[in-house]
Amino acid sequence: MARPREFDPQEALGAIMGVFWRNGFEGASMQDIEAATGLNKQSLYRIYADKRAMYLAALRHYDETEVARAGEILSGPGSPRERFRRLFNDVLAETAGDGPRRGCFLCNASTDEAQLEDDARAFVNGAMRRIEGAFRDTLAAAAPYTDDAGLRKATAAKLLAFYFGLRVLIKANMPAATLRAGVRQALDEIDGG
Amino acid sequence: MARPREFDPQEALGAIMGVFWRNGFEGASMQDIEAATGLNKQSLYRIYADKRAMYLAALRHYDETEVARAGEILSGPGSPRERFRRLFNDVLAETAGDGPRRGCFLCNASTDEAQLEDDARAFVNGAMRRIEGAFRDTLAAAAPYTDDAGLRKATAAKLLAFYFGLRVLIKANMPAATLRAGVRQALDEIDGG
DNA sequence: GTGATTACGGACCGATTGGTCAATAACTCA
DNA sequence: TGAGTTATTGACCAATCGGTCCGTAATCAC
Repeated sequence: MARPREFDPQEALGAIMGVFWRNGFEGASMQDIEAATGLNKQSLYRIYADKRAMYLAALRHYDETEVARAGEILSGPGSPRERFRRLFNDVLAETAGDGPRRGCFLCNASTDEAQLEDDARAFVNGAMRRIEGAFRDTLAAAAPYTDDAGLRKATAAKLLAFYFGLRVLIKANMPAATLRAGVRQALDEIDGG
Repeated sequence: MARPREFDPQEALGAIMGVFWRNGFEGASMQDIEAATGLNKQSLYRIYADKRAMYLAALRHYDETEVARAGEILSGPGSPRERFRRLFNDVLAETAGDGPRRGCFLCNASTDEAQLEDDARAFVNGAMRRIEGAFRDTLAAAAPYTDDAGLRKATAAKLLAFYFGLRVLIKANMPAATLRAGVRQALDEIDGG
């Protein structure tokens, strides 16, 4: 029909996610987004109604990439404890380099909540519940969790809090050694290694 | 000497803390701060060099009030488990009302980090380490932690992550019942009830 | 080719940002 | 009382904010 767009929208979305992830909603200016995507404002506004739509899309993209990645790790082979070990080690990997630690976009987003419409809040809450569900499913693979829904629920909730707290501590630059010790302790408490 | 100021700076600082706690650094405008304190910009700028100085002062105030309060709860009577139960119940109390959940200012601040100078980052990190220290001291009150520094350190790190994660989940509006179950589970794993 | 359609880029918009200035009001000390 | 000092106030500033408009370039169907 007409002139085709010269950039890959998916690639641009990845860049947008990076900006919001690092800087938050208010902290990310359209200038930042233009620079990160290499695109002009106008090209962005053709795809997204406004900045909030970009943020929401970035959240969705995070869910489809990073959260999905965690889901894949958890649905892999091995005992619950081994799967959680892989997940936590994956998270701890962020402490390796010297670069800035981004933490968890969902946690960051829940901080931005005040500025966001209900859509975003609901999405963050939903994503967290999905992670909680994945935790429960992972535990269900082994005794004593298989036959004790109450224990499964409580343990999943405890691990969920630990998971997000771990990501907060990583972002806050707590020493990796301390965090590794905490992870070891949390893993030891998962039954049926 | 001269005209005395008509407001209580400490009271104003409390209001400033509330604004930054709720809205973050970028999300809080000087207009918001003027409204919350009931003061004019100029009166504020006479006390603080700029917005960042206000934010840093708010963080310090949070440390001296809210964090100190947690410290007092932990240094109270009873076994480690009982003390942590009081702390976690205190945190869970935020889920009672229908109002907006503010979460933990330190967590929120670590999200704002990108926009903040090193001072603020260092302060947040320091405050978190002080909480970690309080956790270790609390555990040290009973066996097997008294005689096992390694276990004490690992358990404190685990509980620290759980603590901050709990506050994130509260802020993200996770159901109180789920969180209470997670807390119960975490408490059960503290030895020597 | 030509016409229709779409993407791109930069100039541009009003509103709001953090921050300043100068005039006025209120106080203390002598 | 009057001199000196400080608090308060609202007007004001340049810069930046998110968002829009429009002229130009590029690509299609025909």
